[in-house]
Amino acid sequence: MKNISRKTVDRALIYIRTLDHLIKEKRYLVSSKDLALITGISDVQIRKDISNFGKVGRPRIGYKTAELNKTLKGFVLQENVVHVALFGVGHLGTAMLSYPAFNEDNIKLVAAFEKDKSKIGKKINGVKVYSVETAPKIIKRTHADLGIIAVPASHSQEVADIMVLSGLKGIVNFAPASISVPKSVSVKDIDFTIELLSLFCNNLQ
Amino acid sequence: MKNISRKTVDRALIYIRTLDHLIKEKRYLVSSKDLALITGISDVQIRKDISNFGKVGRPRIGYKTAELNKTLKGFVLQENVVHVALFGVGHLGTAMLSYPAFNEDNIKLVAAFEKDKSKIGKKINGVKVYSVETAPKIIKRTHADLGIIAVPASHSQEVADIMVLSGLKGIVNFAPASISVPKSVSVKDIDFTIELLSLFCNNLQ
DNA sequence: TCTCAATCGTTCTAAATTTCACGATTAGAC
DNA sequence: GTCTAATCGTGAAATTTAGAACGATTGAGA
Repeated sequence: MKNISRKTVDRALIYIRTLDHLIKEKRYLVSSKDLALITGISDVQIRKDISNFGKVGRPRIGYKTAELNKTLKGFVLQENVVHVALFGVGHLGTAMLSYPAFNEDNIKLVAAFEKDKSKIGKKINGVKVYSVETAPKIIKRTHADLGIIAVPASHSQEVADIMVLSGLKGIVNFAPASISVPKSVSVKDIDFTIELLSLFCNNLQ
Repeated sequence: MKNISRKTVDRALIYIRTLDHLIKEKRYLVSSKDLALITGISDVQIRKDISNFGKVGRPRIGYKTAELNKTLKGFVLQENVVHVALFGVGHLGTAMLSYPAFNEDNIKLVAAFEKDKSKIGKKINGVKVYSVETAPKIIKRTHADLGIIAVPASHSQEVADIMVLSGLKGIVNFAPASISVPKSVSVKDIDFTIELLSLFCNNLQ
């Protein structure tokens, strides 16, 4: 099997999202040019990405939406449902618990953890809120794969340590601070401030 | 002046965030190796990035935190305060309005827009909620530079069109759908589902 | 049947980015 | 004052990524 680059996988996830949408609209065929118009990714890039997963297109016709979607999902998702644990049930954490798209996709929030005792024991959108101390036990029981840090930056490292200890293999970190984790754990940082400033600095001046 | 790449600018924002933190801790000196340990970016990369902005380090010593911070900010932020308009005051939008880091940084949420009439006219965390129809007028009056899409995917294109019409030059799009905008407007997509699946696909299998 | 236009898939080229290697500089120890 | 170890800054090599060019394939229409 080919070695498929991280960027290709990331774009494949965009193609899958787009195809899901097209299929819902009863669209049966789509060309790389169509996908380029929708996604903003060049048609050449799209064809090259797709060719990593086999020859599923037909010249003059394009791709069958359902077939392409199935092929892409077969490679990148493999029917997996990703189990995710959430740390921090403040405004952002609550927004994640209420995020409607997770239900349609291959993502399941299996547990939430919080320091504030008044929130512990409650259920939000079907997800139970536990004390942070119980995280290792609960995470093993629920087979969580990934974790989300939605606590203040002042506690993000502390929470990251617990996540690593609990055996999580990937972390989405919303706290505006770098965290240190072993190489075996991968981290994706999303700092709202930096995202906005990056847009501003890179394009407006 | 040198042509500084987008990736360098993005990393510079991480250095600035880190330096802000170190300065708050009364740390006066930092080496590229120290910064590498904290941020996870290689020390060579850090030195090369910084060298874009001049020779501010001293061999054997490292960088003065305050001086380096000032230099970096001078290049990438230039004392600007970025004015941001928010579209959608649901769970995620409310989380953005309550996001504490914006106040410390160079970001000011100047207005929020919402369809739901029961929310219009209220003030959340000092930010007034307006009807979406009034966006062009309010955005011009408040001199907003960037916008945030925090509405459901079903309405994201509609909202994006209004943002473009209102003169916003950059958009952070949290809706899980691609939006089409003129080339002059830059877009940063943040799809929580894709972020999680990307972590999972790229590292766990 | 033949031609044509659209589209895929692939190879080669170019650009961007990171990593490596190493010289230059400096503070401190002796 | 000299040596040493740490650190910066930079030019070159290597890697990754995107882009361009182009042949191959296919369905439709004359």
